Amino acid sequence: MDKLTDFITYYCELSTELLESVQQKFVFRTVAADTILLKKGQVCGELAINLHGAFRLFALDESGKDTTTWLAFEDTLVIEPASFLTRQPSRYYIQALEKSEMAIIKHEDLQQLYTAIPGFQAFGRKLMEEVLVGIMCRATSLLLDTPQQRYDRLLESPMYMQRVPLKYLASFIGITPTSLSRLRGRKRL
Amino acid sequence: MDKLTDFITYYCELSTELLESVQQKFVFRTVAADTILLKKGQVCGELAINLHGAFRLFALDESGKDTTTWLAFEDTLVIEPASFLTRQPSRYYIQALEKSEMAIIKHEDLQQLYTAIPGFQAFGRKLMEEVLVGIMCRATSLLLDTPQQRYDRLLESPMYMQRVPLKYLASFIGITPTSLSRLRGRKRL
DNA sequence: TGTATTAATTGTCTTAGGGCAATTAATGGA
DNA sequence: TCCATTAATTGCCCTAAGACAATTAATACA
Repeated sequence: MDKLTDFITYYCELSTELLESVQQKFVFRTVAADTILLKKGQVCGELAINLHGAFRLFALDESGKDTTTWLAFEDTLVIEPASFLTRQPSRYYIQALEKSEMAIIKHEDLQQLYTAIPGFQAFGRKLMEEVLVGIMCRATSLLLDTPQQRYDRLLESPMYMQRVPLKYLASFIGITPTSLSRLRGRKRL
Repeated sequence: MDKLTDFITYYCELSTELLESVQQKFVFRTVAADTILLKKGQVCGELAINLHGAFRLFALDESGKDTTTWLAFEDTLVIEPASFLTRQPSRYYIQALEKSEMAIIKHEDLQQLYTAIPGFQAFGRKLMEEVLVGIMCRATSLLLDTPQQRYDRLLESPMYMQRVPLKYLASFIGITPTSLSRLRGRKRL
């Protein structure tokens, strides 16, 4: 059926009625490329499911240095997990890289659903498990792999190369655009 | 009451009966310092709660280079999340750094409890949320902070300095023991 | 308590990646 | 389609961290 239903039922089985009451709490939103969804200092109060599009999380330090910390394509979450889960101001920004469409649920509505429908917690649990595995993989890659190896990994997923400017990919793998350019040059020889 | 009860009830409220049936699935285990709990290639089939002690996750590459990817002190989980959650062979080892005590539940028992007691999923969900925030914080630190800043962070938690050899802390913050020693020397001037 | 072993430090040299600036290529509006 | 703007590449020099080896300190246990 629709993408949201697929997404929810992928993570938990619910009766038609219950599924209905879950869906009612979601709203849909389309955003243009470059839209900033969350600013540093704001609390991430919504969980967004990326139905179509691409987003990045990024940090801006005092000197203006921009570092992409996460990339989110369709069928994954668009949130700042630390802020959403701890209710603390975000240290990062969230920005759409393309015209994108999301299904959004408020933090309090999500908590209410967890309380009202204990079985719906499977949704949150499995979702968090998936995000956790992804971030764990990223953290160890930053520790164990060379920039070269991390770039090679990006090459394996055309998604990254086709949809994300190199300047964002550079900081995503922990190097400067200049160094990424040289890496690419070395490879071309 | 006992530590395990505290740990479980911190994450979810259950009736005395249900709590009892959850506790029955846990077994306790005491291990000596240096005990290897999980080897590379094995599937992490148990979730362990560290009741007392310290553990590290580490990777060993072909050349024998040892990299500590995670440190777990009391009242946190001792698992290789990627292996436990995806049922894939672990790429890492788990080792006790001290004589330690754990409460352990098998993966299948945990899944069974989730099914039998939907409300118990709050336990898994919140636990995963906490682990997620911790790992996220670590991943961004590796991306945004200098080795110096990461070392300064360790200094703020005496736990690390007092209970973990410098050679493990070095790789944990992404540098060699030699570089860590120089960092420390610079600081002492 | 002495000794073997491992951990930590220090010295010297090398190198990967960063900083800055200049150039070229690509992109997106009027 | 042209032009302003931004992205990507390239050149030059510099620095932080790594590699390797030697030395000193700490530990562990017989």
